[in-house]
Amino acid sequence: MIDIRFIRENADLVKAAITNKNEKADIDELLMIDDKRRKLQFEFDNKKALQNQVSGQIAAHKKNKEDATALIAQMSGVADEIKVINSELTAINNEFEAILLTVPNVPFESVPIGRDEASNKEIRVHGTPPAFDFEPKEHIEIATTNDLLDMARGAKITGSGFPVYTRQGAKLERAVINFMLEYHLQKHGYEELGTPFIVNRKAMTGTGQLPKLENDMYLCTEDDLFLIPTAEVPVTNMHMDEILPLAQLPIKYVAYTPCFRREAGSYGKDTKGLQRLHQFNKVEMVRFVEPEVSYAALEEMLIDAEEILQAFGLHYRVVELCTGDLSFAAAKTYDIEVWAPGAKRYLEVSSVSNFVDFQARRANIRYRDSEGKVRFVHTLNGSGVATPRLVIAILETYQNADGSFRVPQVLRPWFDLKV
RNA sequence: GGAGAGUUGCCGGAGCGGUUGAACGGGACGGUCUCGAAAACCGUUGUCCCUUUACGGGGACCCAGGGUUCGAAUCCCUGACUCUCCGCCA
Repeated sequence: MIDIRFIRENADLVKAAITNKNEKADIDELLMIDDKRRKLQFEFDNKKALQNQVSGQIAAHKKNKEDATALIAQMSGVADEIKVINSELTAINNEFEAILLTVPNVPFESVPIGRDEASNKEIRVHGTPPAFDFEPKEHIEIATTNDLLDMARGAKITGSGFPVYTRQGAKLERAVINFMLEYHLQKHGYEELGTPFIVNRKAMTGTGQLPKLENDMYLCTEDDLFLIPTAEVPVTNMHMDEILPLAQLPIKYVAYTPCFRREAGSYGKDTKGLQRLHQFNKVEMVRFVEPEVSYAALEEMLIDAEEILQAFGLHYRVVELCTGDLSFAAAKTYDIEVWAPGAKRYLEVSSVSNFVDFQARRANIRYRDSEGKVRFVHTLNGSGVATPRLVIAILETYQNADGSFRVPQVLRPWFDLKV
C-alpha cells in the first residue's frame, strides 16, 4: 500500500497514477475518512490519558489505605465512553483500510504513460527469428505427433486449460524446471524454497492480489484458502511482519511452484494448446533489497531471466510495460516475450517487477538500516521463467521437417539423466 | 477427529488485578581496562500512532478478537498457531 502521509501530501499525483493504471480508488473519500479517523483517535487518546491518570491515583490511594470511592465513581462513566469511541474507531479504521487497500502502486517516473500494451516500449531484441526450409508447425501439432501433451484428457478430468503432459512431454517439462532452478541457484546465487501452494487471505493481501483479484483465483471456501496464482505470494510473504537485519539483505529466493489462475473474462483468448492455462508451472525469483538498490536489482533480475532464454538459444525481446499495462502492485515491469516460430508471434514468458515498498507496507516487511532505523524493504520478483510458453518456443524452434523435435543441448543432462 | 499442555521483548525465562513496556539471565552494541584480545566492570538494547521547530508530551501493543473491572500481560469466553498422547492416514 501507499503511505497515507504520502497520499495526503501528493493527492493529485496519486490520482493521476490511478487514472494512468486504469484503476479505481476514491482518494477524496479516503482522505475524508482519514481526517475523521484521526480526530476520533485523538479523542480516544485523550480519554485514555484521563483514565490512565486517575487509575494511577486510585492505585496510590489504595496503597495508602485512603478512600478512593469518589475517584472510582468519577471514572465509572468514562470506561463506557471509551468503549463507544473505540468501536467507532474500529469501524472507521476498517473502512479506511478497505479503501487504502484498493489504491494501486504509483508507477516509477520513467514508466511510459499509456492505456494498454500498444504503448509498451520495446527495450531490446535478442537474436533473430530462426529460419526454416519448411513451414514451421505450431506446438500443438508437434506435441500431438510426438505424444507430449493430452489436452482432451486434461479437460476430461478437470476442465479446459488443465493440460496433461504425457511421457516425453512430462519429462521435457520437468527437465526445463530442473535446469532453470539449478541455473539460478548456481549462477545467480539464489536460495531455493519449496513453499505451500495454498495460502491464506493475509498473504494474498500482502502481495496485492487481494482485494482486487479475488475473482481470478481458486478459493477453497471451507478453509478460506487460495491456490496461489504465482510463487510470488508464498515467497514474498515469507518475511511478513519481520524486521530483517541489514546483514541478511539482499535476500534472493527462487522457487518452483504450480500456478493456478481462473482467467475469468479471458475465455476464447489464446486458447490454443499451452498458450493460456488455468494451471501451469513456473520458476520464480524473489528479492528483498534495500530501497537504494532496488532499480539496479530489477535490471539484474531481468538479465537473470534473459539468460535462461539465451541458454536455450531462443529469440526473444524485452518490453517495458506502460502505466496501463502495469499490474496493481508494480512500480515498474519488464516483460520478456519469446518468439514462437510456428505461431509466428511473441509470447510472454516472464514478467520482472519492482514493487518498491508497496508490498513491504502491506505485508509489513522491514529491515534495520546501518543507523539502526527501521525501514520498509523493497520487494521484486520475476518469472525465471514460466514453462508452458517456454515449452512452446522450444518445440517450435527445435522442430524438424519430419515433425520430430530436438532436445536443446542444455537440457540433455536433465533429459537423459541416468540412475 | 478425540484428550491435554502452551503462546511474554533478539533468545531463554519471571510476572500477587493497580507507577510493569514488563524482573532476572544470555546475546548484541558502546565505553573503561589492555600493545591487542579475553575476562571483569559501567552503560545502551522495542514497534506503531498523534502532537511539538526542537526539548518534550500523550496513546496503543505481552498470539488475535470479545468480555468482567474504576483499572487486565495477569480473571472469563471464542478463535489461530505450537507441542504431547490416542485414532485415522500418504
